Amino acid sequence: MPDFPASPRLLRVALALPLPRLFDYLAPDSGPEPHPGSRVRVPFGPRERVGVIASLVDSTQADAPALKPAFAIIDETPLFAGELLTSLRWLARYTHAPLGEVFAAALPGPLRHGEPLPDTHAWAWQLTPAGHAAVDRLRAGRPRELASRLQTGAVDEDRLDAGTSATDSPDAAVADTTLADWRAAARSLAKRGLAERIAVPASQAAPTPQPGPTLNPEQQAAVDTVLAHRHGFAPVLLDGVTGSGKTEVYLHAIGDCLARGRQALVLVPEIGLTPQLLSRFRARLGVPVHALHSGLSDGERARTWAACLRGEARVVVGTRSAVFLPLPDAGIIIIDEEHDGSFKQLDGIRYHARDFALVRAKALDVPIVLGSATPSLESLRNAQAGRYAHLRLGRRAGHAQPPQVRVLDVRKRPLLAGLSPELLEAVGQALAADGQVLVFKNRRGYAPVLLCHDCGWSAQCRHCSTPAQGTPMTVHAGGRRLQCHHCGARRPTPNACPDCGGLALQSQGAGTERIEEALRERFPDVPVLRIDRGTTRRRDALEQHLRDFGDTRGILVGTQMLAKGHDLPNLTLVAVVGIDEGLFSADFRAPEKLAQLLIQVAGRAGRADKPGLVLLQTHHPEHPLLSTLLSGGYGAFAQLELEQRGAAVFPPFAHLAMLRAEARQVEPADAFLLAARRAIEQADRLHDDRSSALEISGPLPAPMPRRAGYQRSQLLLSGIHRQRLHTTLDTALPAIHALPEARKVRWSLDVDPIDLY
DNA sequence: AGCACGCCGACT
DNA sequence: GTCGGCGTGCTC
Repeated sequence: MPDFPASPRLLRVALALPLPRLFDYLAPDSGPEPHPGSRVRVPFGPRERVGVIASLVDSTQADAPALKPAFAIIDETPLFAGELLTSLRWLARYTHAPLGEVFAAALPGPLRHGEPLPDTHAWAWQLTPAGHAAVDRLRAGRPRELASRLQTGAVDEDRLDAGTSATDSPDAAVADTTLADWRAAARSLAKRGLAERIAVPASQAAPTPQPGPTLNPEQQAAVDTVLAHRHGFAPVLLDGVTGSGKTEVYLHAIGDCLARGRQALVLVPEIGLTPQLLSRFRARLGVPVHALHSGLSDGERARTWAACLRGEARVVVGTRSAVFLPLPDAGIIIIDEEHDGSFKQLDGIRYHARDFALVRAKALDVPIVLGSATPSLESLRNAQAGRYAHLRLGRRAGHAQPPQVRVLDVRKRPLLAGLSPELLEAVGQALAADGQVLVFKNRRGYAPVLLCHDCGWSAQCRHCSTPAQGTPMTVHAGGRRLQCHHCGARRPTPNACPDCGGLALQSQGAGTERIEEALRERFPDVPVLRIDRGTTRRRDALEQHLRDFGDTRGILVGTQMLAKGHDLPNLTLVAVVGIDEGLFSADFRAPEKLAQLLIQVAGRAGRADKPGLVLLQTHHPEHPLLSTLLSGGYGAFAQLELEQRGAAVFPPFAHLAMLRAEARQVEPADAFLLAARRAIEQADRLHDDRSSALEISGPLPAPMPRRAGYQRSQLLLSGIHRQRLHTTLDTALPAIHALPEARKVRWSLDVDPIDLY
């Protein structure tokens, strides 16, 4: 080999910009060694930015002539390495998002902005000498109880959180009552100079798990299956009815993972990460349990990230974004309520945390448990196709009787804020018996469809509907026009019902505010509490509201948020309104979401000694979704719905991508999507196989504007083969980026969209 | 995404 | 005569 001088190494840097390319820099000549996955500070135009090294290349591979030198490599060892780096690269390709934006989404704010990896020492409390002297003189109360706990030495905060310690009695009930709200007690002691907070090395103590209830045979079988597959990638669908004890299965699997010295990641929906859940995990597992959710400060998120990277965090329970945590010693991943829509990010990088978790579990070669009482059709299909193990928990662990479910025919009934006389009558009866009532309004946010109050007729597209499956038309132009979201057909809104001639065509039910108002008028002497996004923004506000509400008679009015959450033991009646929007939505996922919701809210009614009643108010009492759900349960419904999805070639039997555009006027949005459509068609024609060509529909208006004054349009791509969808997009996207029409709109691509409207 | 440059209206 | 509107173009 001739002895050429080594060509300088160049850094190919991913920056958090909406640009589908990387930027090359000369490596700095001092500081840490550059590695892929390390952060780097670089000059960018007139300013400085923090990027992540995507790769190191030889100068001969760089095309730009004048490269700037990077300012500095930030990390001594890379933040993204091994499996996480590989998985994030996969995610960027899969979502067709710039790698730099994916890296940015995976990092907590401080790390994204170049802050050093924070210290991850734990905190403990100990008595000061003055404190030791004063313990016996303290007044009885929380501070004194805490002080006596500290007499034998410093105690880690996470031990205090768990309510137990190595020296503690295993009686969790005692620990719970004595150490509730220890932080306030600690502050009180600190103020008087009796106790102090000290930094201690991250706890490496062996787990001190507490025993749980004995598993029933179904739970034991589920645990055995997970443990049998613990040495490699194994997806397990844990299909268990509400109250069947899925969490016990998780706890056993995690316990085993901890005993092997591995890390466990638990993903829960936004609404599922409650203090109760955390304290149960902490008490049972006997190790610190890290929580990651949107309520934490940037600093706390960065510390948890660092603790995971260093392998110090053994168990993390987190919402969607926790799927990005580094797991150098991963042992298991668990997705609780895997069907939940909050796992899908709706803006920025539009990833699905459940799906990305599956990719990570595969790359990490660890088992992954998907738990739900109402599994997504995607996961059920995977289980039926043999790709997932399918475990069922059918037995309720508790003793609550299943509620009685009745369908209320609301056709032609005079309505008060959408509530029928029969429904109001039942509310009155439940209140008279000192019970609590939940009036549940199926979520708003469906595209409005037209419905006849007299006979239940709904507007269907004449071109797209078949006898087996109708395609609803949605209401546009302030109610004056109907439009099909499949073929784009339009027609004026009829004045009278084409079926019965009635004049009671309506496009939407009443909102929760109207319902609340009507119930207050009708039942002036009982409390009426409305819970929705408007009244209950913060996570813990829900719990607080429900505590204030207590268990005396009263009415709760709400949406989605009330489907889960705090136990309401005195809830004897659940009345669901607005389900027709779900039965006749133009969104093909609406029936699935509705069925999941009905199962969930129904599970809230009744208790051991007071069986609950669930009323479903509808214009279609004979609808197959309702009858199948009532007679055969969710499993039967899901089977039927999967057949429908197959017949209509919808997911999971097809793969979708949605191109959305938004502008002040419709014209530029449509012009962009039309140009994009031509680019996509052209790219798709490069494939030889005509039979698996993409189906494209649109541009069509999105019925629900997200921002006032903005018009949204969309283009839906559908393909039988996922790979075809991706290669066509790979070819078309550079052209779409370069379209002159693109500069006049805000546009985005969503692979595997959940909400089509 | 930022942040420049750049060419046309209402103000001290 | 300037301050500033946001169109369009670039960032290794």
